[in-house]
Amino acid sequence: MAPPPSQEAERLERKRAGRPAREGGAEVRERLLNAATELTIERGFDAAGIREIAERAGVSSGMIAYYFGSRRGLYEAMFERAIDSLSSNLATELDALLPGADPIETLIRTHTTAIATEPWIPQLIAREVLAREGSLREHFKKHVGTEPLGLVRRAITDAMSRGALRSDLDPTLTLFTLLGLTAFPYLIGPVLGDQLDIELDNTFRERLVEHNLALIDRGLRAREEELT
Amino acid sequence: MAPPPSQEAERLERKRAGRPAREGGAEVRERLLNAATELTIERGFDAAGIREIAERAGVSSGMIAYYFGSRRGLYEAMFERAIDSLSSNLATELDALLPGADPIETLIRTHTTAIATEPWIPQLIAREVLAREGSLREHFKKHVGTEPLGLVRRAITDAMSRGALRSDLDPTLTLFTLLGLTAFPYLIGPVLGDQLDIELDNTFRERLVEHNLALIDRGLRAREEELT
DNA sequence: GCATTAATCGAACGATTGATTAATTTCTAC
DNA sequence: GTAGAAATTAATCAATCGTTCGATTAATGC
Repeated sequence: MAPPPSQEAERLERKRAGRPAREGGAEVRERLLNAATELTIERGFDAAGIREIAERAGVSSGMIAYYFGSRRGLYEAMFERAIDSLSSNLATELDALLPGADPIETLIRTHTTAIATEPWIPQLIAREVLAREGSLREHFKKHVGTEPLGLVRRAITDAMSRGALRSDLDPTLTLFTLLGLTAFPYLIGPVLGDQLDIELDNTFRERLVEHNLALIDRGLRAREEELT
Repeated sequence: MAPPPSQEAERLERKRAGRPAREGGAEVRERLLNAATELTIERGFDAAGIREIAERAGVSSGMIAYYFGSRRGLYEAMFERAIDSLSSNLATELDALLPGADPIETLIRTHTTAIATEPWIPQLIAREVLAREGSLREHFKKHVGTEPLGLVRRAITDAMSRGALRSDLDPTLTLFTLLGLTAFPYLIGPVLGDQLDIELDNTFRERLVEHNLALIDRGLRAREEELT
């Protein structure tokens, strides 16, 4: 029997583009993960059916079960890939901040940079972690809440005991402060950006870092002795 | 024909509880809104079908179309009720803060209180506004992003021109700061609360307010001249 | 070159979804 | 008390969902 027309068209398309007729597994797997990630950013994973995901990946819907067992399996794999990327970025940067340099400034700088590098991740986290319970939240707690955040927390208490940070503040609330100052603008930015004339580009990142450092240094209050 | 057993049971149940057999419209409407709100907090509106919502409200699924036209109509009505509640709380508190008292302190205090009063609303906003585009985001922008947030923004610029706030800071970034400091803990709290020994109760709200005021007053840095 | 395995497709299936509707019951007004 | 409006149910509809699976093709081992 002749191959069905759509399949034949795809075969020719692949030949034309110089791609092999079979990708060899890992390639299709990755394309599915990318398609799922894109659609999740655009409209949420819930709103993306396996047919749409597969179509965007350029394969048939059956591939999802083949590579991930189920739609849910693809969902978890996609999410974990994103979280692990963020987490490892944070971890390596935190490892490197130990010697010499001002820990708080480096903290603000690296944390903001890690977020700004892939600004869609906070939105993904908002959707899948902040907004609902479930296994994804558990994965987040395990891979972000313990190691990287534990390091940040220790850096805070260290800085307090070494006199670099005010020791009369609660370390946990200070951790919330640092996270909120760096992450929250990337959550609210896409919503209110238009009205406030804000674009989450590199310029914004620089301004945010400087603003946060100024805030941490001296607070928000006007001071007589500091007015120039 | 005799009424089906489930219907008969419900009728008797209502008699037992002293409720009338018919609620008279507004009551059922409200019960549906409450059920939808509960389920949205628990697992997201997407995950709740009309049958489940109706069951929790103690009515049949047809009531959703009867009172709200469609599932989507119920969704929007529920969301708008929550947003309007938060929004009007904020607006009235902001109206009352104008005379005399320190505007920033009042801002921090009232904003934190408004959130802490119904701590599930930030989660709802995270799910339905921060995490996805759509008409709900538009509603939020219109009813929270303009009026109440505009007031806050004006309060900030006023405070700057009157010398109560440092005028070298960007007003928009300062707005993000104030929002992040007060709202973010209520987003991340339910996720990392266990690990950090945090409970989002009234005690926490008090501590958060004091912490934020101290931060705004003097920053996070230790200062020689201020150590007692 | 032949047999085996891996990769891929697309149709079919059963479950579930939101919407609709006919029928029924209660309430209200006269 | 009876007619009609309002409220409510339960059954049903078409659409869509994720999963499963047999068929088919390409690659690999011998």
